[in-house]
Amino acid sequence: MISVEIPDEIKKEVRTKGGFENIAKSIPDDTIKELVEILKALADEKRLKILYALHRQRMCVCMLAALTQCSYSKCSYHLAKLKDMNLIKAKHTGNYIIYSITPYGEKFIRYFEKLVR
Amino acid sequence: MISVEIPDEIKKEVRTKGGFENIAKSIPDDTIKELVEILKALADEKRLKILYALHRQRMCVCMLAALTQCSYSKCSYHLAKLKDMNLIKAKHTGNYIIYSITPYGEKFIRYFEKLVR
DNA sequence: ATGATATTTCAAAAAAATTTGAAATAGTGA
DNA sequence: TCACTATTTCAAATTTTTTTGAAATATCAT
Repeated sequence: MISVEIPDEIKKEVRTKGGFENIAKSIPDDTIKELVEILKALADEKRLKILYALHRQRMCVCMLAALTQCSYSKCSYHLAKLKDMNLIKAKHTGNYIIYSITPYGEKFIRYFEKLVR
Repeated sequence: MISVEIPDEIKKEVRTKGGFENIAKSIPDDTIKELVEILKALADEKRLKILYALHRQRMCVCMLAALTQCSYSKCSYHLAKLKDMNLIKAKHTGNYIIYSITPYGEKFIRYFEKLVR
């Protein structure tokens, strides 16, 4: 039982919702952990740029490195993060590895369209 | 003009889209910068927990500190980040500062509902 | 096999974000 | 005014994330 000083104004509202404990219990901790993971993968300029690029066209690493002004190794680092979260996928073709966006990745692009004016 | 070695398979696809330069130009850099800012504010367990809590009920800092197991000063730090991005707002009431979620903050909660099964 | 190209991996260095705790601020009530 | 409570601010310490560059892999062409 958590007990904190609460202003009266709010005490009432909290009571109508079954009390503080009840509100606390209703917060979806597992969902939050899951969301944080995916949001962290997305919350980076290079990575979003890669995601947007792959939304337009599948590409090999050399293209993405050129596009983002990254070294190969830096690019790999970011690609791995996106891939780990299933936002993009890789396919070996001869000497190249061709990356493309996943349906899950596309889903985020669609959300983003709705967020920005 | 960026020139990179591109596998043939992809060279064709790129041509039908007006060339690599053209694809590069189509990437919305400003949108990406904006998105990264807001995603960074959201990509944290404590901050998401605060956002979810305020989605259920407006609260003063002492409640949020209890809920998130944060010291006041840590809590303030995270509240400031959310407030800076207009996800939550504050209202002084006597000794207390009562935080509540903004419509913009609610918008994200709604998106999140659609993301997790 | 050998050499060349494309890419990843790894460990160390650098940069960015978070945490800590003490001090500052601001409102309340006596 | 004084003491008290709620909260924020600040600088230093810690932790996490990103960057760097060298070395490792893997495929291809010879």
